[in-house]
Amino acid sequence: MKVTIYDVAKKAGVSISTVSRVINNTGRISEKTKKKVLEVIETLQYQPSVVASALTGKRTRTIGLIIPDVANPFFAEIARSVEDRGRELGFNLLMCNTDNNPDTEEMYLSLLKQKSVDGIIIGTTTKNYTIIKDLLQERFPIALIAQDIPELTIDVVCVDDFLGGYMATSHLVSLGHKKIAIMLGSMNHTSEKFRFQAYRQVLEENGIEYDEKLVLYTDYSIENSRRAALEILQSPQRPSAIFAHFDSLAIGVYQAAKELGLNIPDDLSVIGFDNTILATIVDPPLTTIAQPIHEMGRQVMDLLVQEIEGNKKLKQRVILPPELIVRHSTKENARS
Amino acid sequence: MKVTIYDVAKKAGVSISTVSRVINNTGRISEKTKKKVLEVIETLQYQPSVVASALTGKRTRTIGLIIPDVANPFFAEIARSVEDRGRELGFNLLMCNTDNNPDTEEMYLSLLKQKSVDGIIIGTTTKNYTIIKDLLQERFPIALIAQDIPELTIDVVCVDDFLGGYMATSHLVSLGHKKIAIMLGSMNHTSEKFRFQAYRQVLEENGIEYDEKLVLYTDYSIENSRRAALEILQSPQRPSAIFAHFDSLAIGVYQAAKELGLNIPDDLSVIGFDNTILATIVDPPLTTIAQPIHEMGRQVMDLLVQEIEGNKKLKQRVILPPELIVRHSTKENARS
DNA sequence: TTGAAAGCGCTAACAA
DNA sequence: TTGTTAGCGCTTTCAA
Repeated sequence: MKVTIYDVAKKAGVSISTVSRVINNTGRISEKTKKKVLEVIETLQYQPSVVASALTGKRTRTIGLIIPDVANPFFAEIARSVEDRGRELGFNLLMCNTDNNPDTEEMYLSLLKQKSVDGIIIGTTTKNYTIIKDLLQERFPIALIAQDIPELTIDVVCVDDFLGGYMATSHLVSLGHKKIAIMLGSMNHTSEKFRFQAYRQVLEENGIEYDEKLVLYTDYSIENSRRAALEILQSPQRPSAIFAHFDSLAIGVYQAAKELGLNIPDDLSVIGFDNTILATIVDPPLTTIAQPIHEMGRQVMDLLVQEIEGNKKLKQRVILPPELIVRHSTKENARS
Repeated sequence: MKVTIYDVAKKAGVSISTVSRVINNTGRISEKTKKKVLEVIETLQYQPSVVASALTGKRTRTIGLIIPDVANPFFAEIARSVEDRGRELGFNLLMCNTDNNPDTEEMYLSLLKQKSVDGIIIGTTTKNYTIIKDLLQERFPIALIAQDIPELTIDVVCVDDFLGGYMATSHLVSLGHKKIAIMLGSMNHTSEKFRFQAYRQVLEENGIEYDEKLVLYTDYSIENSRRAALEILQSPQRPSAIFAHFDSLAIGVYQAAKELGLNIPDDLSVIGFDNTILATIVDPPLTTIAQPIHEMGRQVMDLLVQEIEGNKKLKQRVILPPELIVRHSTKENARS
């Protein structure tokens, strides 16, 4: 049978509260009994049950992480960085993939509460505002990563998407590109809205007319971005550059370009967003806007844990700066 | 305050045991009271506490997943497939990244037990045999994925690594390659041992002399595989083909080849292993040995859950067949 | 078909 | 400094 606090108490010749005290390092205990208890714990290989202690109101030291899909390199890296910080702080991660399906998300939200997680980190482009509002209302620790819901007072850590979009578009414009297509995953994504706004603003600032034919919609799949790129690249308004909202979408553009015998960057400049591992291994290496993923993971975890420990009064938005990483997929516009 | 089973009982005018019964669908209850209780549960938004029920000996319906690194696409895909099956079966995943560090792994193993997970899936190249043996001894549900420990009687799901190595090497040999380098992550990995044995056997069967200078050791990083490839490709025994034990290592080979102005597949054939997303996005697309990742995730979860539910007497090894995916990184040996 | 009550392993008053 | 005891929210006999 599993060894419990009673076994330890009996063997050490003390009461269970004494054992509890030495485990949690609370109250005052004589060095002697403390040593004795520690010894017994050691020899009995006693491990306190988190379940039992959670039932008395203590933390489970477990946090739920809700993301669309870990198989997506961006979220895999997010998950990793969150977990790293969690480990440092003594928290485990319960991983939930939703594919951005609101029902799955709702299911998980409720399940995580049943499992008494101490807090939840959300990285999906959720539409379940109501549920989140309820959670917030009952002061359940919750934080957003890589996604913002401006209409909510909530802890969030994300990159400055407007600035990122601005950098990306400016980079292209500075290279002499005028026909710049922009490829979106979905307009529901707040981040994408900002990136798109920046795109438009840069065009305007540079006297380039906005052409909605150059706005490409896809889902988040490489396959669909390939298709969208294939189409626009064969159309009369063939762009000389494409700003893809995610590195993965840029990959689809690469594939389309290759199929059409177009050289990147000579015939077409491509810039991505995220700076995942994908950006470094494609050929040519992808110019992209880096999100400080590692830092983001660290910061959400910090924010959430502060919330959990209760030493935080105000919600805050942490907006981290993106960075333009110039590699070899962008070049001066040859047609200009 | 959180609504408990007592609140429901009181409001429904029944005892808590009755409520418990309708929740768990046990015992016989009159339709009438059942309906009444269900109603109250609904209006009160009651959600049973997993923590409390776990304390009485029921499952936590949580499983620990120990892997080296989710940021590695192979393990990300493994994690995803395991989670998918877990969701279907009503289990959540506690994600643990160890970087193959035995101490971290040991820490997690102990933590997971404290948290009363119902079982553990291990995907790391663990060296903690003793701990695993202990776990096995006390009949703790545990299963291995993508890795085998032949000396243990344990549930495992993995690909037929020998066959995979055989396919890879044969493919290269059939293309006329004689100087075939093999790139390993580490010889501690059981999978790699099998792949390596197969490599040697194919050479032997084809009368090709084994040259240990063609055995390249790296860690698992792209950077180091790049370096190793750079070296061998500039040495007198420059191979005409390289069998990389992981797709990621193949990427390093690509980078080295590019640096040296070598064309793949004209000047050098490269074959990988895993068939992760990486294989599809590099240029040229990578010929590789596919692991049936999705199926593997599904099967470990099934195995583990059977173990958990106790309707399984024998441990079993599920060895799934690999598949050769020929893309464009391998070609007939021009030098032959 | 239902209820009372013991107990799961632990924490935290409260007493001593 | 240490021990006793009452819960935490639930499941499960055992009785009724």
